[in-house]
Amino acid sequence: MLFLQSHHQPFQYQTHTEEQEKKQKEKEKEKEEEQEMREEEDHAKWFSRWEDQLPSPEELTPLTTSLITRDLALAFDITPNRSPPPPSSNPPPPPPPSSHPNSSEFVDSAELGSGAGSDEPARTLKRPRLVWTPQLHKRFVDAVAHLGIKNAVPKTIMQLMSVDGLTRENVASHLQKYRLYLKRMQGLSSGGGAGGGGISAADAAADHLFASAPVPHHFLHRGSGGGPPPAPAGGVGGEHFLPFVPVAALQHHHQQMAAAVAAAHQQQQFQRQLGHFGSPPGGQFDHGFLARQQPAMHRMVGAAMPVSAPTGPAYIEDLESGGGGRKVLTLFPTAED
DNA sequence: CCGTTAATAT
DNA sequence: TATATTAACG
Repeated sequence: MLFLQSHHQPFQYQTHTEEQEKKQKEKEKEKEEEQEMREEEDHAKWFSRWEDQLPSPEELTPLTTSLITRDLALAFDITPNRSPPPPSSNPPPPPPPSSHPNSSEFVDSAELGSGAGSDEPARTLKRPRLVWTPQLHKRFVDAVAHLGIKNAVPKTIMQLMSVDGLTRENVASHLQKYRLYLKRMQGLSSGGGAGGGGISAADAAADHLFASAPVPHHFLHRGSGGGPPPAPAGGVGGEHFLPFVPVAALQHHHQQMAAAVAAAHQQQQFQRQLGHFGSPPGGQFDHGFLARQQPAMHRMVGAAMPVSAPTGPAYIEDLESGGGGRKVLTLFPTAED
């Protein structure tokens, strides 16, 4: 859905055939959906007021020239995307943007200021529909995998993912679907293939998104019997143990992870600024969605920092301990699998 | 408030 | 139709 839904008035592409010169009865009041209107406005609002900036008719006449910034043009012409994440690797046709080295620096954050509450629009307004690209989903899965079913709850997952702009709701929703997917999977795989045959394959086909990411089979079932996770900590009296485990360090598996999570839980209140959507500074990420940088957790509570050098970006490389073991899950913007 | 689950919108 | 978002519930 684009910002400009051709809802009512503005421009409705009328497939008017000549013969049909339909006389439009404006008298007709189609108030089928009135309320939608205002909602629409809301939607558009958050993103930007580019509408306002629209070059006056005269200006835009010569569209041949590069009068308009590419961003703008892009917005107009292509406009297939909102802000989030266009799959960077999978789909070959990446946004054309970078044709000129010129690459103006202007971080598109220019502002929707348009006047009013420009301060922190993102916080209050509706954000664009989030699309779960395979990459994003991969991150999600990795997070869940590393968290273990126990801690795999929206908030935690979200935090671990460290994806800017991601809301708890987003994750929750996705998690919902994901769980369902897993369920189906295990159900089918064990139940016996009724019907026709292709099981996982078919499923995979159906839930293509999920299929794209390696589904750590382990947490297919598991409620509580295993008893993996008794407190690792050394006798700290109290609930939580390790204050903080640098993300860089939480490389392998659950236990440490749990600690990290616990720590995270403490200082959960991160900054949630979702700044530039249009142009990522690094250019690393296509649309700067996956960009969110690690909130430098500065002074964390506690003292003992077991491992050292937290400084780097958060990498989580994990070697699947399972049999073949040639799985390398990386949590960061590595290429992809 | 958080996590789930169901309903609704796009 | 599929998928994301929003509402309701415990």
